[in-house]
Amino acid sequence: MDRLKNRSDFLRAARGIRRVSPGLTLEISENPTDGATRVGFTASRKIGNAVIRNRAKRRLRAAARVILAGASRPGVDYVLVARAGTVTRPFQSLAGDLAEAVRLAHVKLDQSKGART
RNA sequence: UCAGAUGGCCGGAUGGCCGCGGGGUCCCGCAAGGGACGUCGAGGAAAGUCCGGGCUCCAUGGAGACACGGUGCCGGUUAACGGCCGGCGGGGGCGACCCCAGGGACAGCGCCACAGAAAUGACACCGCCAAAUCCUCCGAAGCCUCGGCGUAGGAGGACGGCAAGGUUGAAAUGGUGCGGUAAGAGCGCACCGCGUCUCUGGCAACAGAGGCGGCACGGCAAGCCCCACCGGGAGCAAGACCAAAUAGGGACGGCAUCUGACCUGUUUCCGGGUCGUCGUCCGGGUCGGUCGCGAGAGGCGGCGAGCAAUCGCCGUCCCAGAGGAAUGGCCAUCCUCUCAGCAAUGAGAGACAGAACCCGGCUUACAGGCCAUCUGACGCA
RNA sequence: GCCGCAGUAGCGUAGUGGUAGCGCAAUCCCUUGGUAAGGGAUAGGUCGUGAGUUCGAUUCUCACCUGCGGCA
Repeated sequence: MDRLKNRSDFLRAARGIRRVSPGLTLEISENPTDGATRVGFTASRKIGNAVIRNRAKRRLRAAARVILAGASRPGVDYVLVARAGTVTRPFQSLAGDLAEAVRLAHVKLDQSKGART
């Protein structure tokens, strides 16, 4: 699974579908690659200092490794944005937040595609 | 035992499962790449960017001057420093000890609000004062035209002497005491302070002693300034190398040169070249890649020199290094703290904070703890 | 990585070594039948924080905090 690095990729995901849960904010969008699944992680200065931001990204990475391995779709970018609760939330709840957000986002992605066609 | 002072150190520990980044070895593969094993993988401040260096590029003939910026008791230490160590002076504390931008105010300029007589040329206000002189008034004696005049004397004032006392203020022209005087005054004397000279101790800052002066010299330089010393600029996105696509440049060769344009052989004829196009190659340079990039003013231990900062020698170790960026997630046991509880125990929490070229300092943030030395008080012997 | 600027009343801003003003806003009064406008009066300031220099600091010096900006 590739990692998102460019600013333009993050901006495209931010314009896509967004689900907010206590542990994180999930943004997804279809990417122009042929079938690659990509993940990006973001933590803004609003979360805290550098230690807090790094820790939040690590927990999101750990959760993504557990959840996204079985639930992701090809050709979709997933951006996981850290929130204030990302660091303090128990890991099982954080993983549950991610799984639920991915499921709901997929549903909405299908609806928007169905409405377009 | 309690209360303190100083210096140094630590910055939770161990294990299991699943993962991440960089080297290494081996295996598979033509290669790209993939796999296995093993190893290393955040800090005392990695932070702020306040100083100093290394390194790299740019500039520069040498030296100096000016400007600007910085530093500022003395000595030492260092690659260097505005750091550190030791000492001196001043201030604080019963003490251990702590704090100080701590050169120059006769080089010059400037400022000192309000108050106060006066804030650096001021001898001026209130005030104090003997004699002499002058003026006004009173006036024994005396004179007289009985209204007055007027000596001695008295009162007041002027001139003069003085700066002790007074109030204000952050700061007031040395302080205290004795003598002295009309009143006073360093006017004289003693002690203290100040200035200056000599001697002694010290590398020096400075300290001590003695003599002299007779007080003259207010404060502010983190106001301008003067003096001494230091400083070329930029920063790893520095810089070096490799090097796509596209556009444009150059060289060589092939084709075309019908009509044209320009250059050229003096002109015409006849030629040559360029403008066209294709191929190969070259150079610059962008995206990108590689290096710079960690064996160092290095860590640890020992011995030695030095009061110390620090230095020398010997032994030993190799100790993060990247791509927008790895060092994590979960669990268990122990440790520390908080809360509840008589207790067993239960619940919760684990400070400040994340390398990005490197190093020496400074500053700032920080739960909790450890060690050493010293001081004061109390108690016991 | 390097380098600047700013912080003053609720808001926007002056200011300078000697107890900080101005405009808008706020409160009260007048004016009007009533409102607005207008007029008058009043209150409101740790001068970002902490040290230092000075008799005295919003001002000068140092350290820190916050915000904004510039260059590569």
